[in-house]
Amino acid sequence: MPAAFAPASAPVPAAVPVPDDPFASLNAEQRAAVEHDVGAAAPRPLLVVAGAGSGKTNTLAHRVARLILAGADPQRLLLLTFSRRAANEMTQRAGNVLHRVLQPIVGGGGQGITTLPWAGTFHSIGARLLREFAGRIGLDESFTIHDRGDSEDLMGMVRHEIGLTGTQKRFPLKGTCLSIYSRVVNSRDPLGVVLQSTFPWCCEWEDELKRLFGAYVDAKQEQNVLDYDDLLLFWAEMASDPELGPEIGALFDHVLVDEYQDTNRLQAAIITGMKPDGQGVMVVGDDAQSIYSFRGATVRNILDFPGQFSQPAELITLERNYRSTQPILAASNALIAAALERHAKTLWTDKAATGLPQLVLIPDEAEQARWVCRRILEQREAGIKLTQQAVLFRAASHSAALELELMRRNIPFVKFGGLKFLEASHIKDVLAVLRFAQNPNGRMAGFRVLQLIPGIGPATATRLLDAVAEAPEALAAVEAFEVPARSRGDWDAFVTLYRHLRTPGLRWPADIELVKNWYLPHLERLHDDAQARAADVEQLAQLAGGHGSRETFLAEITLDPPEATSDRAGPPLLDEDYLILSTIHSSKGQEWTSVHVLNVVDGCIPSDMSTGSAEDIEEERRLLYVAMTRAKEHLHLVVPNRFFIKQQAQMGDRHVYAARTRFVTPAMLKHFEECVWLNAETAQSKKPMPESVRMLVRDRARNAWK
DNA sequence: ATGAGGATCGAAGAC
DNA sequence: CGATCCTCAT
Repeated sequence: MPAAFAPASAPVPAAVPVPDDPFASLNAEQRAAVEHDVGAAAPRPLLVVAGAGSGKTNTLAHRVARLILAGADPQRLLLLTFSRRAANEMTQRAGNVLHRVLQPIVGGGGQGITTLPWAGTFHSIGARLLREFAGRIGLDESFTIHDRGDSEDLMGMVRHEIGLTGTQKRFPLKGTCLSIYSRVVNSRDPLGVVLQSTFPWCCEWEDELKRLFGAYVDAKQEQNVLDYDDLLLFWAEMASDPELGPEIGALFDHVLVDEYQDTNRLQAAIITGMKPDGQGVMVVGDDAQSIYSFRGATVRNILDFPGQFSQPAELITLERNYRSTQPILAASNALIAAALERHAKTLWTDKAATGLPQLVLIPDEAEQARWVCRRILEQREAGIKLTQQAVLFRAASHSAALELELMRRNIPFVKFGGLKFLEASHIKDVLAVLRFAQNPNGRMAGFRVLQLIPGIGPATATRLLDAVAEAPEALAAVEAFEVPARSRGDWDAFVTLYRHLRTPGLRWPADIELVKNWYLPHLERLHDDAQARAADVEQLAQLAGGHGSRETFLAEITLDPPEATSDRAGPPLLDEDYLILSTIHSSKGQEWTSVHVLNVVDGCIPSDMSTGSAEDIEEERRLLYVAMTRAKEHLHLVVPNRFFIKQQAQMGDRHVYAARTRFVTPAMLKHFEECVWLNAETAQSKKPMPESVRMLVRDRARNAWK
């Protein structure tokens, strides 16, 4: 069957009828990437530098399809993407391409969509591999995975246990400790270097931190839990092992990595460990869109990729943009041209030019919210659906004023980024019960669950967990445990639940119903807003049905949590039209007809928290670039002149006069249409403005852009 | 075991 | 400024 498909570089033989050749839509560079060493016994490593909107996902999907057509085994394709959403999209698109190609030949098609069992995020694939190889590396396969919150709590507990809480000068908080630890693991830099470069105010604690991290690692191992970083770390360790490494590498004929610019050194080590010669490795990314250095991602990965392997990698650059109009691209290109180091490329398009992107000067944030709402409604009147419009911002909190205004005007919206499902305490409670049943040695889960029972506090919980750790079977230890008299009734109810959960048998997702019924009374007792929270618990129970077992449910809910809780302004009805609000980080890979970017001022972009080093500033520039390149037709950068600063003690004043972001230099202004907006009332009135106001407008217009 | 009061650190982005 | 963590009183 694969023989029917001549490489696209050669003309398709006339004898083979391909009515709808899906590869025909590719441009020359995309095609080169798709066809690169297809069918070769030893495909060379390939780096595709794909500019924003250049059809990156599409190209990857076509390559996957092409490889399968050429006889590659889908079970032996490793496809690593940045987010779960990207993974799903990739699988689906590749499936579509395959379907379209196969249909004319197989006739009628209809056979099951080819599944790609090894498509997912680094973390989720890591979890799967570790589960499979657990026995080989001395890991109990019933391990549970700590999310960020659990990890912080464990760090906090260990921090306390080894006596770092009573220090004269206060020791860094548990969250900070975990960030430092995580950074060390992901960047593979020594602790001293990380402290010096990223946490300079913690330098004095280097020795104590070292001790803390050692104890933290011990605690995780004793409890049979892994944190996010372990999923990568253990995988990297396996990959670099002389015996296991080749074995794991041999599981896959092709390794394809999306968003490579956002991988860190640990992830790069995984790739080179599995495929030291780079055979079958293809990575796709855009160094200009690297925005995750806070997670240890380094743009060096993509810049250095060509020389990583025992053979040089081929480099293909995709510069043709299919998303934005030329004026939007011109502005974006000008912005990124000032970046210090990059794979040079200039995006182009043959899309018809429309107006220039707008740079809108606004008096203050309140006015910004009003103006944005107005523009959005105008655009909707003009036929652009709300779902085709997005408002992007640097930090989740920046949209607060806008959210109020949207609610006041009854404009439906969905916000991405910000508060997370897993951070809600009632969700944590329910998951903790399941985790404690899955892995009784996981003390954080047990600790949380036990304290839900009235009359049981930290001391009693600790005694029980110690007993569980000593006992050969957790259930027996729980049943035999003596609790204070006042806890008796609640305790018995818990023991009954725990007995059910620890009894072997396939009862998923029925288990979660038991947990729910046990938990709801506690929820009532503990929270005033029990109703909204109960709805979240219900949603969790619904999600459970989509998973095959308690184990996979727990792993996947931790690695791929739902976006929002229902007590927030959650997703409106699905068929409704709604506006998209998103952090710039969460907007990655998305596109909209119209994009508004809020607070394009120094202090927000770049954030005044990241003005430390040149690298930080460069990343902020790329962040703005990512935001701008999301727009297909209309782009508005909004610059509030007066910017209210919360949380600023020493400055007596409540606001600062912010300057337009330094990234939009005077020389770049020619790429924008500059607008000045005083306030909604004056602008709406038909009367001519008094001379004094007009002067003010002109002065502002002149001065603000200097 | 629980809750109130007080000192201090840190502040965004997210698998 | 506010979340967090510690201490101390109930």
